[in-house]
Amino acid sequence: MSYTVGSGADTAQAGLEKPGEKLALGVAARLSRYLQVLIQARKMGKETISSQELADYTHVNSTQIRRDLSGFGKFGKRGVGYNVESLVNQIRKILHTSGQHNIALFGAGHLGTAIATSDIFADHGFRVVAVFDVDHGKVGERIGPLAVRHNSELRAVIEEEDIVVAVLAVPSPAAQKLADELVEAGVKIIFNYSDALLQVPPEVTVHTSSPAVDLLYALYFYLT
Amino acid sequence: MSYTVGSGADTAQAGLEKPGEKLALGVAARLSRYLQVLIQARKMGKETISSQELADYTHVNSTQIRRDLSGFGKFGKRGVGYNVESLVNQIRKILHTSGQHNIALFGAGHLGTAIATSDIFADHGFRVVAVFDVDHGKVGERIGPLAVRHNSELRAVIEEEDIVVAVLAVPSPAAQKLADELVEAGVKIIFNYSDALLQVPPEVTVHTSSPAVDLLYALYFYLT
DNA sequence: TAGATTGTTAATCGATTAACAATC
DNA sequence: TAGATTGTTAATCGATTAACAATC
Repeated sequence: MSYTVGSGADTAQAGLEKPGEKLALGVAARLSRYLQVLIQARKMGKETISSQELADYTHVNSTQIRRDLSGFGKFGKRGVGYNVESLVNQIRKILHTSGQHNIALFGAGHLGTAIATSDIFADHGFRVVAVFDVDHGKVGERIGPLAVRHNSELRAVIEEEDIVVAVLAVPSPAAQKLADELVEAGVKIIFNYSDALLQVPPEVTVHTSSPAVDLLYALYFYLT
Repeated sequence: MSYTVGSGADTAQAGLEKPGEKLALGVAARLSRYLQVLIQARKMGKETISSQELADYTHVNSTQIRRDLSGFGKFGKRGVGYNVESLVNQIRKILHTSGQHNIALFGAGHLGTAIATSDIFADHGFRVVAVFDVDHGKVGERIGPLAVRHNSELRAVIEEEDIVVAVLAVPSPAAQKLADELVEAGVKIIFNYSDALLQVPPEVTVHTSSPAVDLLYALYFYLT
């Protein structure tokens, strides 16, 4: 498994990442977490933020944060901190996620409804453009601005809307069959809220949400 | 910040972790992830599993997995793999999470209902023993086997049921005030499903769920 | 100026990986 | 036995941290 893939272009300025080169897994993960805090801080009207404040919220060491950021440019002001708005934009540029991304949501139950009506995805540039369910009784119901569609339409919608990301809020027993259909339709990233272990080809990424695992982990450090 | 805290007892056998010593953050996180896969594999009737299979599902290198496990004992059989059932028990022992843990859920909306009725927490030994809401209209409604209670009762219930973990499925603007009350009542771990940045004293751990961050991260590796 | 916080260095520690003997 | 997979070593790489000069 190779985590960093060189571009061959070895002309980067000292201290800057080589353009066209993939970030290390860890760096990309941390930048995403900084972004989450920054976006929320912006919502709360904060204009600047220090590496120490970011550290308090992300549990990443403040030196590590400054180091991660300084690899891409001098974004901060000594004695002041980082401008929230501009850091959001910088990180989005680094992560190539400045644009809007269309996502499809599967399952119009309680979880699906909660996801579709929250702004947790919207705040990060993800727009839920379609909600699907297999239950004909639910098809046609409105969830926010969207009407629930039947799974049989998934293929057409995914092609039409150029959807790369699917979010699965379906019961575990239904997840694998749905995942197969999604892979077939060209989806590349599956965000799985069920606890099913999904089998997909190597070019497709599955991320399984596992709140209980996170809790176990937090609990361990409380118990010891 | 100190991640490993020595116990002073330096009498461990070679190759085994010192008992009473905290695991490194990374090890604890990975063990939790192995556990998630193992529990799901057990559900599917799998009796043994190889480090390679675990690697496929967790995206952790198979050597790393064998190494993590062999630090605590020889759990595997060469040529065969690991017994799923016994590995579940071993990891639970290592993580000190063999018992049942009571958790309180706040917010009886779509998300709260989804959480309360799923078995994602139950499978890992967490039992939702109370659901709270501030809406008097919802108080008394049944969600699964539980009746929704009003937030004003939280203090009494938390003490009575010995609750250390609270799960927040409430709107962001309400989260901080609720967190303050929970801290006051003695809760030590807050699992936050809102996107609010919660301020808590150092002895309390906040884990904020952030699916969009995970998606951003996955998307980065798709885009590059 | 005085205080605060960045950007950067250097040193250490843990994670990652390939390789392979041991052994089921 | 033959095949598979663990347990373990050794080598490398990235993460983490303290410390501090630079500078806003």
